[in-house]
Amino acid sequence: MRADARENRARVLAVARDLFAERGLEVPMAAIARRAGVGVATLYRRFPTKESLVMEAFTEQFAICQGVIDDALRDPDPWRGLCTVIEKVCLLQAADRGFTAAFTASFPELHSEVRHRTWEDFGALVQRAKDSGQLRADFSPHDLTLVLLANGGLSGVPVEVATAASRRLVAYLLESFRSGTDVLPPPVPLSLDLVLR
Amino acid sequence: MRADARENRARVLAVARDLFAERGLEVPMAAIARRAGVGVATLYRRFPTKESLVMEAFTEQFAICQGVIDDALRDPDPWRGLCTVIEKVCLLQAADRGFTAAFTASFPELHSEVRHRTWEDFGALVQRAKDSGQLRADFSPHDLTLVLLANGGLSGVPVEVATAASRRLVAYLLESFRSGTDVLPPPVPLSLDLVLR
DNA sequence: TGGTAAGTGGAGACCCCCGTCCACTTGAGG
DNA sequence: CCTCAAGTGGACGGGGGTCTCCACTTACCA
Repeated sequence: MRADARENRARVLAVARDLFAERGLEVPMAAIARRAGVGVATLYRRFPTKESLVMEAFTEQFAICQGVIDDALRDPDPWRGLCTVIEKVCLLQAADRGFTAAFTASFPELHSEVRHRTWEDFGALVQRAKDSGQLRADFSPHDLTLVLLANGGLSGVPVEVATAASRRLVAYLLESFRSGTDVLPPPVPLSLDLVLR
Repeated sequence: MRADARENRARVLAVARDLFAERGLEVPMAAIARRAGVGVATLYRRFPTKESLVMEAFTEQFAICQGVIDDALRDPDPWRGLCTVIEKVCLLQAADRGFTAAFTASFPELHSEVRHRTWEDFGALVQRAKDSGQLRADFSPHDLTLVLLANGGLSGVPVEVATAASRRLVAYLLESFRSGTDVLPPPVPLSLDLVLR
């Protein structure tokens, strides 16, 4: 690949990440191209479809999520690990308007194994937090999906506001996850496939 | 107005409510017209703009919300009143995919006074619940907006799932609203104008 | 320094959506 | 029953989105 082409590709990707974060996935391809200082054709030569651009732009974020869970599994205090996971992922989500949509958009089975592993890791984290007695026993791993969906609802207000709101929402929820004693409605099996359309 | 015209108008409105609830506001006008068994022109004759149709289709729901708050203010137990408000409004929102968007869509100042009154009433309810000692002191009325935004994030999964998920989310949150003792991040002034674009 | 394949940009094909226009149809009063 | 204003449907204009095509330009290697 020629040097200028590589540079253009990188610039397109950076611009896409910025615009997706700022305005969500519905930003037009033409806007990305214009801001990156290239034509639409250049963009489509590197990313044959909008979906592929979205995917590429967000794989980094998804990797961070996996990393966050890995870190938490290494934390000797499973409750603190769980809190950190939820806090970090929610902040990531609140700071990036496209995150939820990119995650929700049915994306190829390419990542299906990764998702599976992440899910299992999170399940292990939940079990350990329960065993340590700090997480309420009726917490379900599906409640993570619940939190992510709810937190995703904050996208749509300006990013700084969404970030602050997310912090408060998560604080409220984590309090309930730890200390709740009331009987809850049953957990909802929010399988990812359900969320991914 | 001619009899057949009145009937067509009613059928369009009913269909619009159904489709908005089921698929959200992005359902095309043509789909509503087709399902109602009329042409597009008929639809536009009665509702000059899509926004006007949305407004008309949802005023009932908004009135129900106001009614829910009125009832709560008459409840001798302010805490129970507050819980009922949040539960009912959230269920309404979860059962109707268009609700959040209709509420969020900047709608005419026509309802601005209504919104103001609703907001004041809710503030009174919050104050009474705090005075009775059942609602945590650092609860902010803006937390209602927070709840509504979060709950709105559940739209996008099928309605029955969203309903169940909403119930569980609200249960988690209400527990924190009552019994929380941890120090929270500061409340976020989620003024309606901010949410409405 | 010139040849060439890789790279590029903009016009435009195609599609979907909102809202309008107009020739045709139909309900209801005299 | 007849008239005609009210009512109706479908074609169409305008705008905005994704993606393609093609004539032109440019980086790199000999």
